[in-house]
This record gives sequence, C-alpha cells and structure tokens, in this order.
Amino acid sequence: MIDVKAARNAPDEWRVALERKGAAGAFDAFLEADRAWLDLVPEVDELRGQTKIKGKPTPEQLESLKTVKEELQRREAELEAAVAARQLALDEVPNPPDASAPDGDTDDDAVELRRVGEQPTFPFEIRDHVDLGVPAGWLDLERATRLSGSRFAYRMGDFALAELALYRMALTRLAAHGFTPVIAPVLVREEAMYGTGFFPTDAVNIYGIERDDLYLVGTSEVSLAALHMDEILDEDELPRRYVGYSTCFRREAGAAGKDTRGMFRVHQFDKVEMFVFCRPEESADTHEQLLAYEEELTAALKIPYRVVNIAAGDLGASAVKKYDIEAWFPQQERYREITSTSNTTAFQARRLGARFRRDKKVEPMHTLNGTAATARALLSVVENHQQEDGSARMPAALVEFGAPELLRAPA
RNA sequence: GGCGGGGUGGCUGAGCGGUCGAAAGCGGCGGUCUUGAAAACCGUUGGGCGUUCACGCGCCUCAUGAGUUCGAAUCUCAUCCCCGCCGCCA
Repeated sequence: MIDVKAARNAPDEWRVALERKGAAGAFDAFLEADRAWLDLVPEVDELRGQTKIKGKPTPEQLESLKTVKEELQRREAELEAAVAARQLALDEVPNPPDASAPDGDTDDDAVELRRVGEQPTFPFEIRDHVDLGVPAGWLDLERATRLSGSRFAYRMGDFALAELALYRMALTRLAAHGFTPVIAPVLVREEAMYGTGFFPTDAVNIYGIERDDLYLVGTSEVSLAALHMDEILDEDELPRRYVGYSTCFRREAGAAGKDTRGMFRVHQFDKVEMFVFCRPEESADTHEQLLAYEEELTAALKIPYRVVNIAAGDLGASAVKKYDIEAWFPQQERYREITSTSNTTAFQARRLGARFRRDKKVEPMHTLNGTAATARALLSVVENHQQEDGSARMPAALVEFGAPELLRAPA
C-alpha cells in the first residue's frame, strides 16, 4: 500500500515515477476515487455527530433524529460504495520505483552491475544437472513424477547431503552476521497471504488446502513478514533481522513450458531467506547489505555469477528496487537467477500493519527480503565443478557443513 | 473428534444499555527530588481517518458481521479466533 497522503501532496511526481511501472493510469484512477471518498467523509461525519445525544433525548430531539437518520442512511451507503471503490483502486497502485532502478519493462532491461568469477572451461563434453544427477542417483525425476506429477524431484544420496549443507552454511553464516535463524510454518492463514501482498495478486501461484482454509507458502517471506504483523515496536527494537528456512510451494501457473527440464523450476523446493524490518532511513543501505551477504554466500560456493539491477517495469508491485544474482550455468552457457533481494520500503509494512514508534509518532517500518540459498545454487555448483567421470567437487564451504567432498560419479 | 471457558488499549485486567475510548496496575514519556542513578511522588500516555500552519475539533474503533434500541464494550444471532480438559498421535 502506498503512502496516500504523500501521493496526494505530490501527485505529479508520483505519476512520473509510477509511469515507469506502467501504473500512471492506475494512479489517476485512484486519485479520482480518493477525491470522491474525501468529499463524502465530512458529510457523513457531520450527520453521525448529529445523532449523538447525551442522556435521555427529548421528544423534539427524537423527531429530528428520524430525518437525520434517513439522510445518514443514504449517505452511509454512498460512503460504503466509495470506500470499496477507493480500496480497489488503491490496491492497483504499486510502490513507485527507486530512481536507481533502470528504465525498461523486461528482464532484458536489467542492468548488469558486475561479473565475478571466471567461467570454467572443460576439456570434455559437459552435462547439465539432469545428465549428471540422474545417472549418478542424485536425482530421480521419473519416480518423482510418478509420485507427484511433473515438476517434482527426489534429491538423493550425496546430493541430498550437499543440499542440506548448503542450507546450514547459509543459516550459520547469516546467524553470525546477526540474523535470527527461524524455522517457519509453511501453512498459513488467508490473512497472512493478504498482509504480505501475495493475495490477491499472486493467488494463482499459491496452493490452498481448502478443507482447512490454509495456504502453502511460496516463500518463507510470508511467515517472516507476518512475525510483526499488526505490531508496533519501539524504535530501539529495530532493525529486526531474520533468516528463515522453509520448504516453498509454487503452482508455477503461467510458467507452462518454461524451465521444464530437471529441478530448475519445481513445485516444491527449499529456501533460506533473509527478511529485515528496519527504520525507513536504513532501508537503502540494508538493501546493499543484503546483496553483499548474497554475494558472500555465492562466492563461497565458488561459482561465477553476475549481479543485475532489475528494470523498474519488471519489479513486482511492492519493490522499489531489486537486485538479482545470476549464477553461471555452463551447459546453458548463460547466467540464471539464483537469488533476488528487494527493498519494499513501507509498502508491504503498511498493509501488514508493521509499525514502530519514535518521538511519540507511529510510522510504518521498512521491510526487505533476499534469498540466501536455494537448491538452484547447488545446481550451478554441480555443473561448474563437474568432472569428466560425472562426479562433482564440492567447495570447502559446503564440505564444512557436511557435504561430501565429491558427489560421486555413477558406479 | 468430545466437553467447557474466553476474545477490551504496548502488556495484565475491571467494566450498571446513556455522562465509557473505557477503572486499576505494569510499561512508556515529561517533571520534582538527587552530584548522577534508583526509589518515591506529580503529571501524561491506545490506534485509524478527516480537518487545521498549529493548539485543537469531528468521526470510526472494545475479535468480525448482522440485529434489538432514540442510544450497545455491555442485550440477541451468526462467523472467526484463542485457551483448558479428555481422546488420538509424530
């Protein structure tokens, strides 16, 4: 949710910024609905005031109350409609992008900030994670499909150990940076989905358990953001930094035919996610810091990567700015997203009711999120560190947390 | 799954249908006292919306929605949620 008062005060600036997200029209529609609502509010307030009588009313007062209440009833119906229309319009207005988010509407418009690490060269025919993992017994996709349908995977043996080592490495390192480790619920109520902004926008990608009115989270961002839902913290309690581990579930509606090979894009995966509540003036720096942590983790995996600054028109509704880390996938010969960190400023917090108090005033916090680790990173590790015999070397950072030094080749 | 209790401000917890946005305590903030702090004492202190340069003023809000009433935190109904006991269970 945007800062409505700020938007009213500087509509032209807001319109220009929102135009970069293609939302100038939505903004104008909101302003109009807001105006209509603003006109109605004092009228209804005035009528309501007239109905308040202290103590026992006289017969004359009772008589005049009748006409006032009739008028009030009409006006309240109008107001109710105006409130609904305004809310609908408001929900369509995204968070205006930060000035440093580049222009453009697609992932091609993202600006590459840097490339780190050297792309490996191989003196042999290289394989992707499927051709490596299936023969070696690290992955079983066929049986997973038989069990659950397409886009599911069994991860087994050395690979399973390496994957858990990855999550543990991320949790341990981030805990050392001051994040509170969290193992979060993955089934949540509808309110949590609305509060974090996944409903109604992304509802098609969320699995629902109809019988119990619960929903499976697509990311632990939901569970972590909800930690301070409807709370008012003291200023000195900020920042609050969490690193959550959870399984994530996504229907991947709208991804038909995309990334269907292997476990690059599956319905169920695990993720370690960072989530920060902070003071407004801290969020920009915090965002850079989250990116730095993501780069630290990626570098520890010894995989080549690049950092991109996502184009304004390609940002989600809530982000003002987003950095992705893309890891090198040698068989695809391209960089693919493995992490993403967004600054959602007060947009998410406002809807969430996550506020803090300073100098007697209550204001929304800022919230940020960022991926710490998913198995996708491990796919890049496996592919970049593959050996001719089909095995794959694991970086020391993972071995330290229980990964085998070598994911064994097929017997 | 069975039976019972309950949802009030940052927290705990009172609340006769009107003078209740709501006692009291805790916490927070300001002050007195003190070299400073603590203690003690005094004052102040929910959130949201609108309006105002501001002091302020108006409206909404006692889980949610509907109803009774001139008037509801208080009465009625429905829904949601929480807690306790028993059963089952990783």
